[in-house]
Amino acid sequence: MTADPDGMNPVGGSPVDCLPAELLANPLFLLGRLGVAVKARAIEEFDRTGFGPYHYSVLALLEEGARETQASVADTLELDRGTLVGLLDDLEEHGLVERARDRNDRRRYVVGLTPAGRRQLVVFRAILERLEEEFLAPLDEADRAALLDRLSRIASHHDPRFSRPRL
Amino acid sequence: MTADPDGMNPVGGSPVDCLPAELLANPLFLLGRLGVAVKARAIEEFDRTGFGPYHYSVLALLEEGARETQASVADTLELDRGTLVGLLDDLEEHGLVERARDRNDRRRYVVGLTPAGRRQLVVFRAILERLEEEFLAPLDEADRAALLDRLSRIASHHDPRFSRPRL
DNA sequence: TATTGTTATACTCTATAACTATA
DNA sequence: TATAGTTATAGAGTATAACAATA
Repeated sequence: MTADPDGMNPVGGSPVDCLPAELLANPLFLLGRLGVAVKARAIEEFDRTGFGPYHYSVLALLEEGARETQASVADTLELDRGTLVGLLDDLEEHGLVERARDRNDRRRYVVGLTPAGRRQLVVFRAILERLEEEFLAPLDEADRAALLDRLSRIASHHDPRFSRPRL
Repeated sequence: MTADPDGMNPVGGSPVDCLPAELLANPLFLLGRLGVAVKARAIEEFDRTGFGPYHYSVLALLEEGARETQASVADTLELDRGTLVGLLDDLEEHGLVERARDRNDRRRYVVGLTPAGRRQLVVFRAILERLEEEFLAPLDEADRAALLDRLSRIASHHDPRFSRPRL
């Protein structure tokens, strides 16, 4: 199971089982690896609530801007409209959101948060805080702000919807 | 198609179609989003070569530490051993790597880079450089170093194999 | 019996596109 | 005809586990 059982590594060779320095020095490689890792961890954590990160993001969006139609929610979150149906079904089933027909256009549904939905949002936020503490443990507040700043600039450069509204 | 066709948004409401500020201020959310985005872009770019990012990482690993056995390559790269078989099949088929039986343990294969493999590595690196330029465009050199530093510290905190060997 | 490499299988996630009801 | 929501299908990517050869 050890990497060099017969001690035949070349003298001065790279540390056992370490990833290539070429990869470790590549910000894109780290970004990709860490990105999928956080996603996996988040799914894992949310799983115990019976929901997933997408359920949370839907609730978070609904809390900010009310009177959302399904299409706008899906587009904003870059979710497939078909996928969103399933998410809303889950949420509605647990009384966290409500769908109401739009009287002006009976094709549309107007989706809104319920009080239970707001309470669930608090639970989700607590999960995320714990997860952030775990994942960003080696970074102090200044580091986290610096990281967020760079990530935010990258994201908003490729997609204006990621621009943070100035306070 | 527009988000507010009837102009009924509350006064002072959040910008149209913008993601919730709660999400935009969350480093984990951005990390996850950007991470899957880079991965997707990388796959897309590598696709034109007939290979994928994993083929590249295998070649990069083989160039650094020679005489690798398949199990060690898979473990180091955190790849499924079954998946690695397919990757090596592809690479060997194009003459980029060679598999040779280990005489001391005939269950094992010793995998090594061929000259063609080294040349392909140059091509892959060029693709990655372009991709980094595109993806990290809004960041100057200092920003990129700062980003790499934080990502590197996070990664090595959770997995020692991500520690960069001191020069 | 345990391990290396291989192959086959199953499962998850997501993207595509057909379908309905309204407009 | 076009659009909102729904449903069903198919595909990629990945994980699980059975398998043959060797130790």
